[in-house]
Amino acid sequence: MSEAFETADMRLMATEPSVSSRLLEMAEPTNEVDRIYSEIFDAVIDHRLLPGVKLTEAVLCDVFRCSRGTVRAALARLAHDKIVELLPNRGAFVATPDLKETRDVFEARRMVEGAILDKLLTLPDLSLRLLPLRQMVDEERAAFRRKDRVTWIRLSNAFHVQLAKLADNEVLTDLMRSLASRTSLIIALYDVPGRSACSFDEHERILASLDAHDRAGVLDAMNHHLQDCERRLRFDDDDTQADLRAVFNLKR
Amino acid sequence: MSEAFETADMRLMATEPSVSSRLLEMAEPTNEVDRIYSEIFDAVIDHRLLPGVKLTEAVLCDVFRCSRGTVRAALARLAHDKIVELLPNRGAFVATPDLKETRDVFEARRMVEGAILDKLLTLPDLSLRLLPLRQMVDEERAAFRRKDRVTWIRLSNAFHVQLAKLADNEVLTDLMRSLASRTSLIIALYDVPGRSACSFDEHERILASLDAHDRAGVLDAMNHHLQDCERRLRFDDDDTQADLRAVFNLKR
DNA sequence: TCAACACAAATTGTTAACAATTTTTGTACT
DNA sequence: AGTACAAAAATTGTTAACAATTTGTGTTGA
Repeated sequence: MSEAFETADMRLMATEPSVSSRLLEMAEPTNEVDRIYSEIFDAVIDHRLLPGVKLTEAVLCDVFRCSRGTVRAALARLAHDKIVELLPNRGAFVATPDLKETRDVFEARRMVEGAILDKLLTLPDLSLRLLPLRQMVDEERAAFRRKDRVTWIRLSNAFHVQLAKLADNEVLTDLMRSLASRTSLIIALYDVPGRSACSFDEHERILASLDAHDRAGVLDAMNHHLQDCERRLRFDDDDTQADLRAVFNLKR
Repeated sequence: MSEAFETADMRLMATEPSVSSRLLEMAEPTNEVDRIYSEIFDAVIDHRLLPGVKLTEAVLCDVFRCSRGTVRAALARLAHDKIVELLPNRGAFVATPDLKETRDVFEARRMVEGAILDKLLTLPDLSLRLLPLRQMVDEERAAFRRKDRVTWIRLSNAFHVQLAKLADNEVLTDLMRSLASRTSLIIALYDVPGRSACSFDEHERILASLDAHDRAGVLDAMNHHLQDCERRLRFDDDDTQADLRAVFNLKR
């Protein structure tokens, strides 16, 4: 479904040689397949690869200088965390989450991030541990001001993952990573680019309430942040077919 | 680590031709690789394949009548959800979660399952939807009485997954599946087989409190259930090397 | 008796080639 | 014109073979 997107030039994935792009991903890229996996993963959550784009194996082989077996394994893993869709005999596409999935992801985030905040409030030296997070928010704001959209998106996601990391629970961290990446896909699909209500302010409020040990305040801030994010989305049209028609001013 | 386990005869994985074994797994086994994946997955959480067992590619090819590429992809996915460990140039082993991972998994379960129960309490027609769960608990008890350990373990896990399914959120369901499978591995490693304190009673109490809309009661029942489960574990020795010595009555 | 070394067997990592399927293109027919 | 059918191109699914690494075994020497 939705092959309306053109098979974008994937050469751009090789750009941006992962300077600080290693904020949101997993362990060490020890294997070849891990490298490919991370590379594609980052490209998707950074919105350098948009939902619906076809990921042809041969092209990926060419881009990453590896054999098809390698990209195949990487694609399988990406499919397993719902970042790409794998259609039998048809190939791999960047996933296009629908309305139901969006609801599920955001509901899960409210549950999980609420629980995480609850635990953080019990931690000693919380203020101290919050410092790197504050710096991260500053970088967010800076990236937004200089209109560095990719960095901004990346940091917005990383904020939540770093927050989860403070809870010192690898299961929750991995989960948050997964939820953040899926959220990024959702935003790429349904967010109206005009009014992106500066998430860094909301992030800052979360940190402030957290620092003040204001339980009700933190939970409220997080819930509002997530609800705002979800409310910004627009699910107007059926699918991307409509976009194509709109481009050429055709009646439906 | 822990090659102390013998390379168990994996032929037994082909037995038990998945009659009702499809309780805990995912979508349709459309692909060949999905089939292998599910087969190994089920074998591990059913304790037919124990932690530490080496999963040699060639043997798996022989068992499942497929090529190495297929089992390779399946193993990669299993590694991705921490069911097997993939050591470079050494091969695949059934994972052996450690103490830290155990703590993380159980903590995550308390958080997530608590949130799930909270949502279930808001659902209409809750009593009606609970009926299949009651039946499942009955089957649990029956399996326990007739000493059908595999079915009992399977149903114990399936109970929690089915509970998550009631929340009508695929993200949470997948998460619960993952947590349950990892818990099964943990139990295989550290649970003392003697005193398995009949989880079906605790499951029943959860259902009863849920049916009565007793919020505090449900949360308490679930927390106790999980805590009991975690407390039953014994992390005496360093690793399985010790087991080997114990078997042959050797001083350390 | 034990350690170090070298060789052989087994296993994994990688690549290439072939078969099966789908998608596209071209042509004929109504 | 537009539809239906057929061949061709492109892409995926699968298998086999080769290279690299590790593991096990046996020998030598102190």
